[in-house]
Amino acid sequence: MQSEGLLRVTGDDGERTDAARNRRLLLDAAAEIVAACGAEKLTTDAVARRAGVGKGTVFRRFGSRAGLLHALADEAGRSFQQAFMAGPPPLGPGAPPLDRLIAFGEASIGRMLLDGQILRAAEQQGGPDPEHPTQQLVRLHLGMLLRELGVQDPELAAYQLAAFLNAGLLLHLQEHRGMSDARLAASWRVLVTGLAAARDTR
Amino acid sequence: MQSEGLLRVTGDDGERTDAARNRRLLLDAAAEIVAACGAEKLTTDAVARRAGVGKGTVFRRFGSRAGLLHALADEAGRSFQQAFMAGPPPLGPGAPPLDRLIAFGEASIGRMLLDGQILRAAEQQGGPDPEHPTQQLVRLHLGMLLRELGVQDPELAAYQLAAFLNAGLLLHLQEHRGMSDARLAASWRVLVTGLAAARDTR
DNA sequence: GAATAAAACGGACCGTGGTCCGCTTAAGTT
DNA sequence: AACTTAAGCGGACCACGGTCCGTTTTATTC
Repeated sequence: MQSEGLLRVTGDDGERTDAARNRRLLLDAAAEIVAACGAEKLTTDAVARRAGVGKGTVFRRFGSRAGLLHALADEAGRSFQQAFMAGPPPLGPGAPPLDRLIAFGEASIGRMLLDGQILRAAEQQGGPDPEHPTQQLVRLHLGMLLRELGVQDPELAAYQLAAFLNAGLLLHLQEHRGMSDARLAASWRVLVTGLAAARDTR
Repeated sequence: MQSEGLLRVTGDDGERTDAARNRRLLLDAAAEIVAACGAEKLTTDAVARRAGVGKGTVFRRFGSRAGLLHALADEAGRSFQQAFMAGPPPLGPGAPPLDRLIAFGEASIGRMLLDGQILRAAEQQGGPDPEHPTQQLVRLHLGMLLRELGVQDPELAAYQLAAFLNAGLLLHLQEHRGMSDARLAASWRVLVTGLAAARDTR
C-alpha cells in the first residue's frame, strides 16, 4: 500500500532494489579496477563485465564514464566534505575565515596524493563541469568564506580559487614539475591573503 | 648540395613541400568546418575528407584532434600574442607591470567572444595541457610581470592566474552564468591587485 | 496469486579518435 | 636521368564511449 498518484516511489531514494544493487556492484567493480590499473584504464566495458551487468546499465546508472568517475570521487571525498563543513577548526567552522581558506587549500592539495587520479580522470572526461554538485559545494564554501572576508564579488572569486584547486593542474604541478606540497600551499596562502588584502586596497 | 650528416633538412621548417601543402589544406578545411558547424562538429574524418587527404595525414601533421584545434587556435591568436609581446601599452611593453597584467586579463576575456569556441574545444580535448607552447608563453609572460611586481614565486602564481583565464571557464561564466565582461574584468583586477599587494603583506 | 505497468536490463550497434603498415613521392646523390 | 632513402601518404582497422530497443524484473493492485 503505497502510491503517489501514478508515481512509484519505492526504495530508499526511489530506486528499485535491483537498481541499487547494480549501482553498488558497479561502484565496487570500478574501485577495484582503478586500484589495480589506474583510473585511465577504467573502460565502461570492463567495469560492466567485472560487475556482471550489461553495459547499458552503466550508462543508465551514471549517465557516462565521467558520471561514474564522479560518483567514485564523491564517495572517496565524502569525508573531506564532512571535514570542511562540520569538522574541527581550522578546516571546519570556528576558525577565522582566512585561516579556514588557507586550511581548505592545504587540505585540497594534500588530498591529491590520495585520490587525485580519480579526480583528474573525472575532470578531464568531457571537459571540466563547473556545475557538478561537488564543484558547486566547493564554490559555495569558498564563496561564504570570501564573503566573510569582505572580498568583492565573492561568488566569482570562488570560481577563481576553485580553478586553481583542480586536480588536473595540481597533479601536473606535483608530478611533472616536481613542486612540493609546501610550495603549492605557500603560493595558495599568498593568493588568498592577497585577495583578503585587496578588500581595502581599492 | 645540402646535407647535415644524415639528416635531411629541406624546406622552410624541414617540412617537405607536400607536407606543408597538406597542413595548409587541413587548417583551411578545419577553419571552414568550424565556421560552418562549430568546433564541436569538427571530426577528424570530416576534415580529412574536406581537405582531400587521408585520415592518417591529419594525425601525422597534428598528432591528434586536440593538436589540430590548438594549431587553429594559435593561428587565430597570433595577433593577440603579438599585441601583448610587442604591441602598444598598456598591453604591450612600456606600461607598469600591474597595468599590463590588468590589460592582459581584459584582453583575454574579450578574446573569448571571438575564438573562444576553438580555444575551449582545444582545451577540453584530452584534458587541458599546461605544457602546450602557447600556454607556456602565456605563463612566461604572466610570470615576468609578476616578478616585476615582486610577487612571491611568480612562476607558480602564473599558473594560478592562467588557470582562471582558460576558455572553458570563462566561456561558461559568460554563457551559462550570464556574467558580463565588465564583471569578469573587475574580478580579475581585484585578483591581480591583491597579488601585488600581498608582496609586502607577509 | 494473477494481472499490470513502469522501471531496469543487456548487448548489439554506431560514430569517432587514434594506430598501423604497405605503397608512393619528394629530395638529395652520382 | 637513374638511384636511394627517408618522409609522407591513405585507408583499413581497432578500442572505447554512448545509444537503442526488445526482453525481463520489480513492485503494486485486485
